[in-house]
Amino acid sequence: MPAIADVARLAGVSKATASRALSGRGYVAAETRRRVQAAAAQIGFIASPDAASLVTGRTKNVGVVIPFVNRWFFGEVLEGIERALLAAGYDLTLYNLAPVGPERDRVFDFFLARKRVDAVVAVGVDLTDREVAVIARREKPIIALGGTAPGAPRLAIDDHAAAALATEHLLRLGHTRIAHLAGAGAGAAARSVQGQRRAGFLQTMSEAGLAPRGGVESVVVESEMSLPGGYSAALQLLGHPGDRPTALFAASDEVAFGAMRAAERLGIPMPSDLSIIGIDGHEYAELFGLTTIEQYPGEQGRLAVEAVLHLLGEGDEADPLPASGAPLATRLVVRSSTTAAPR
Amino acid sequence: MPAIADVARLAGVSKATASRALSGRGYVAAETRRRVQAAAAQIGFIASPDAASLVTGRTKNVGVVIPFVNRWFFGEVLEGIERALLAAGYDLTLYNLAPVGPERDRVFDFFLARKRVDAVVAVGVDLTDREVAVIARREKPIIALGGTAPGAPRLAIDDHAAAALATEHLLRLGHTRIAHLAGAGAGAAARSVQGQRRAGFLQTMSEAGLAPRGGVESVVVESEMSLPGGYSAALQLLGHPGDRPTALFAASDEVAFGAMRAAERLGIPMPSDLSIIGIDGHEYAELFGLTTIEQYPGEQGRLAVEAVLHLLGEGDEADPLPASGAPLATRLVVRSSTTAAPR
DNA sequence: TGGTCAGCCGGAACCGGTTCCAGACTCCAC
DNA sequence: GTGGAGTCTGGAACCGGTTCCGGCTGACCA
Repeated sequence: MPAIADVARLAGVSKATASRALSGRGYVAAETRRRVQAAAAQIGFIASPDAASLVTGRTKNVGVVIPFVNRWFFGEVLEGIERALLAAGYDLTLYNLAPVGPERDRVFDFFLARKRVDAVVAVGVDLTDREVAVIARREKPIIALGGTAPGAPRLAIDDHAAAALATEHLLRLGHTRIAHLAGAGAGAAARSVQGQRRAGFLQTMSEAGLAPRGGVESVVVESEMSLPGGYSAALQLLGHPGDRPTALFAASDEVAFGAMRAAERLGIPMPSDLSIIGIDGHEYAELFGLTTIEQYPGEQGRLAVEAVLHLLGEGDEADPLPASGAPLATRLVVRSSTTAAPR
Repeated sequence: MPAIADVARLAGVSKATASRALSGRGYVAAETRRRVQAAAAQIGFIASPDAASLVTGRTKNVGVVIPFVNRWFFGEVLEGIERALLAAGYDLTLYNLAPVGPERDRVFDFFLARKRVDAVVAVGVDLTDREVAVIARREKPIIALGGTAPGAPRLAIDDHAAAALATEHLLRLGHTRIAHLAGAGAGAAARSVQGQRRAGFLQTMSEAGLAPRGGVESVVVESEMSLPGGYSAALQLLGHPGDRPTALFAASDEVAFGAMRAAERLGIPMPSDLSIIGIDGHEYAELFGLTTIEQYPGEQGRLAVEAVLHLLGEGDEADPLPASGAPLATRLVVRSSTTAAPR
């Protein structure tokens, strides 16, 4: 493997000049630069990022911690992040993190504590103070996308508002018996995505004078944030023909798909007897006619990278942190899965 | 950030001894090792992998190139790979690669040509000779999972046999008018996954004396390997009530789901008038009652990592390359989407 | 008693870049 | 002519580890 010393020798200059010529930092005569570049190309020299990062402290590599790659939302985010990082010449090191477990500690205490990444993007995880501290001690910026990281910049949609919007859509259609398929843990973790969506739903219902009789349990069922999760939760919820809701607000489109499947199996005609709305704007939503609150995870990933690069001092220092503070975009898209309440 | 020199000073030994004590290579007295480890723990020393890899040439990092992360198969593979690498103390650098495009050259010529990864796992891509050469020149092993890489070890199911198995299942049920929803490009790239499945289907049909009248086009329709892809391909295929097939072999479960959706929309009763079989063993297959040829992508990812680690000389050198040569496991799982042909 | 050798440790070189610093040279202003 | 700023270059230090090599010790054996 050719090293920079070989390039320097071939071009008849010192290592220092060769380095300057190739990196573009410092004074180098145009003609010298040309000669060095030609020499590098001739022997196929490619700089070792390890050697460079050893002295500069920059690795040109960002870590992404993400709980799933196979849920639609997370997959899209990951693709968006990857595309943006690649374009900026950065590598992406993936840490696929089960929400809780021994591996999680290992990732933070071993993998992320080393100096292998310049920054961390945490997608859909709620980081503990300790975890944030591990990374902050290394003076590496963190960006939270979706989840939360105490003290770190956060990019997210307004989940509370999105849930309110979905609920209002059903209310406007005349529904009064509306149930919510909440993400698992929504009741426990108030600040989580699931918790916010649940809270947005409950508040909107109660503002409409539709506070649940018989407790919250009667209209909120928790489900895994997946299609099978939605399926079994919906089966449970719709199993009793007597007091069946006329509309369902699912915490994600995948949950909504599961609910649609369950309703189908139970022989409940849709949307005449049951309206369903989700959140996400899933790739399949159009095909299944699902009304949903769209969000744009690929774009969100891109924005997260933009923010990270900004914190790393790439690009124009003067620019403000992009999209800081303001919640990310959402949009209500009405399709055939929701209709006026039956009389 | 504490360096190893700080640890050495605190423990009252030389850098060399500190390094030996912490890495476990070479002679170090038990008592000395204990002292060094205590010193390291006390000041929170964590070795910089960059510095180590600079001299050892090993990065403890493997690159994964993968065309999608958001198709079920690929997501599962990625999770399997990540889990296994993490357990072995390796990092995973992700290169999400559009099947073709300028980014692809950039990944190979810039990112992978550097010395940042010890090995490459190529999932579901067909690498060109040139691309393999770029990596081989750096003496880094490549493992192909699913796709192909000329000259590199390959892990894959026998796609031809899997397709034959699926087709035979339909034949045994008495179907004679069977169509195949092939993956895009199946006709062009014979060695690709889609091509092999298509070939397995055609050969089995022809061996059963069911060579297509009116050309292959009459019974093979190409579709994107996704749910919407299967949907539109199936709409096209099932649109003419006259000569409609009684059974469909879809190149993947996601395609099959799309076809099921299309049949539903067209009002074709399933499975009485239309049997559908897929390939994959998708997470949702059970819920939708889809008969399929299961494969185990998570496990496949694990096996790929095992092979990579073997090539890198980790673990027992003596062991043979795991699962080399033999095709990976598949299994026919019969559910409600396939039934006897209507008379 | 002397020699061999395993165990243990430290000095120094080294990996492959980047950057500091000093020196040389040019150009221009005073 | 002198001074200074600006441009260009090379030597050497440096980043943070690993490893080679040689020296020292003590046990064991002839």
